Amino acid sequence: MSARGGSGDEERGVGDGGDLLASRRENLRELRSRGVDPYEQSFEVTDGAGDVYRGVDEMENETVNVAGRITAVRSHGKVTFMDLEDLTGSIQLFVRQNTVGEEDYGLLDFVDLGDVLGATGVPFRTRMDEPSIRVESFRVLAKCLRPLPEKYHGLTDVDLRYRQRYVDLMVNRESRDVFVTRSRVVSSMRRFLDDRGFLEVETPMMASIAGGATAKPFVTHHNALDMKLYLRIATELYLKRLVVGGMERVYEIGRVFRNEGISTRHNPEYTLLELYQAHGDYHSMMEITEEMVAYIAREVLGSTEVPYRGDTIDLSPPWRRLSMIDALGDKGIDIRSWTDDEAARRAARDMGVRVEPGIGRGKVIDKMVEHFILPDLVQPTFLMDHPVDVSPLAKRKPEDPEFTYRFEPVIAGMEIGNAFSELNDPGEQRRRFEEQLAQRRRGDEEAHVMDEDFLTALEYGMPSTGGLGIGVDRLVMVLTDSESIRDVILFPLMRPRPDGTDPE
RNA sequence: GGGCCACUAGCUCAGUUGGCAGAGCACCUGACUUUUAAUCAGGGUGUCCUGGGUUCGAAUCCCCGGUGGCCCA
Repeated sequence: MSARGGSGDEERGVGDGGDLLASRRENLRELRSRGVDPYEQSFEVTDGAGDVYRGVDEMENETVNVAGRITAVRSHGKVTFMDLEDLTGSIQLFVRQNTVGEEDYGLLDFVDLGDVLGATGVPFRTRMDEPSIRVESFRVLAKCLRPLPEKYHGLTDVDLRYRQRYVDLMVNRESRDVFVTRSRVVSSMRRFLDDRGFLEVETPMMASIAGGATAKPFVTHHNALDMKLYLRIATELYLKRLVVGGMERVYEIGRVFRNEGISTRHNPEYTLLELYQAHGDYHSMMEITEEMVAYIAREVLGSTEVPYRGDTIDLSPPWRRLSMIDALGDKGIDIRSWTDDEAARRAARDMGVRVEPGIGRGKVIDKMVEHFILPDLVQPTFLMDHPVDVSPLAKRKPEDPEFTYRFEPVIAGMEIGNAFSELNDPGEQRRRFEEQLAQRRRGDEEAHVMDEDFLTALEYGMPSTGGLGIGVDRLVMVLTDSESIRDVILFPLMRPRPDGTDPE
């Protein structure tokens, strides 16, 4: 009886195979009826499958224990070849009836593709020179009750790959490699910062004010305090409080949450590195950015030249410095000729850039850069000197007070971060917040909110400080040649399945 | 939010002009003691995304809806 035609309460997903499920359950029963526990307590692993594969010629007199998933079976009657795969790689198992005995050999009839096996044996090379293990005994460590995706093409349906990441990881080695790389990138990032005297800290994820960025927050509720709370959109304002408190070099790597649309470059929750360095400025942040990214690339990938979607990106410092005004000027756009907000909006519309009515000159400049400049910046570039009205937390340039000491590192046309010389004048910070509130009243839901406690902190005196944020997901995209942010997030946000049978 | 595209077996995909639902892998039965996308002989396992409509007849044409992708905003 098929699962679909049967009780109807089977979860849908990869491996919902009707009779394929029944056959695997039957094999489970057969194993149990022969006294085999297919869910063993533990298994002592001595070597990785890939390590045995690579070291086979030095291990020919050893007995090894390997454990992993069976990805292929080639049965030849009284001898059977199987491929066993773990995180280190894969190795061929050579099982002969004469060696393991008739009874155990018979158990192979009830071993399915995808089962987790533990095998004990001696490494050797077959006649075809294939590194293998001559199996002396094996145990079923976990039964796989669902059929695996096809061995050659793997699982390519992106929807299923994201929803059932465990299957994706099982059958698509490239996917596994991406997440191994991601893990190494983050630990390399920590190493780089720790070596430079930065302290890693943790600040609230939930607070009554979501500040530090212009974005819409998620809202939640604390029952005992009967209090509205927001999920953080940045760590900035807390980290700067710590600088005020004398923690001169701090960083946090953590999730932030922005209640926005989803795209190949946006996931509602993503991982952000923010760091603050007292007595620094945006120049020192540029240096730390290019050095850190190059360090990570060298450490994790062994090179500062990385392929990305057909281009080769050279991450070695120094990166190009490009001011927004110059960038637009190179395209024949003279922002100095825009005498007021209306002139700016008109100029944008004349060039085919749609801008909402009422937005200011600074936002228009931001939009124009995004539209005309960003896509062309494949090689690492610091796009710098943003308009003050889109940079409420950055210090003004004294010689050009409509602009700020701010930059965004851009790679492959993507903003991978945001940094500035932090505004530390509490009076001006208050005026900036008030301007943001005015924008909010005009309908901009993303405008910054007032944070009185942060202003109080600044009144105690914050030294000049350089601050930097790096979108870890986007950096990982660049370092793994990934086209979509969802390819570097293990469990990206998905709509629930309409029929309520989401396999998660 | 708008436009375009996709959704068919467990997986990867064909399916012509509207005329009996297909292939490879997986799976099942059998053979095989050095194979490796093993091979050989046999077997099709299906809510053609859901629901309507047109039609003698719909995977195919039309409409509502769902999920995903790409582009634009």
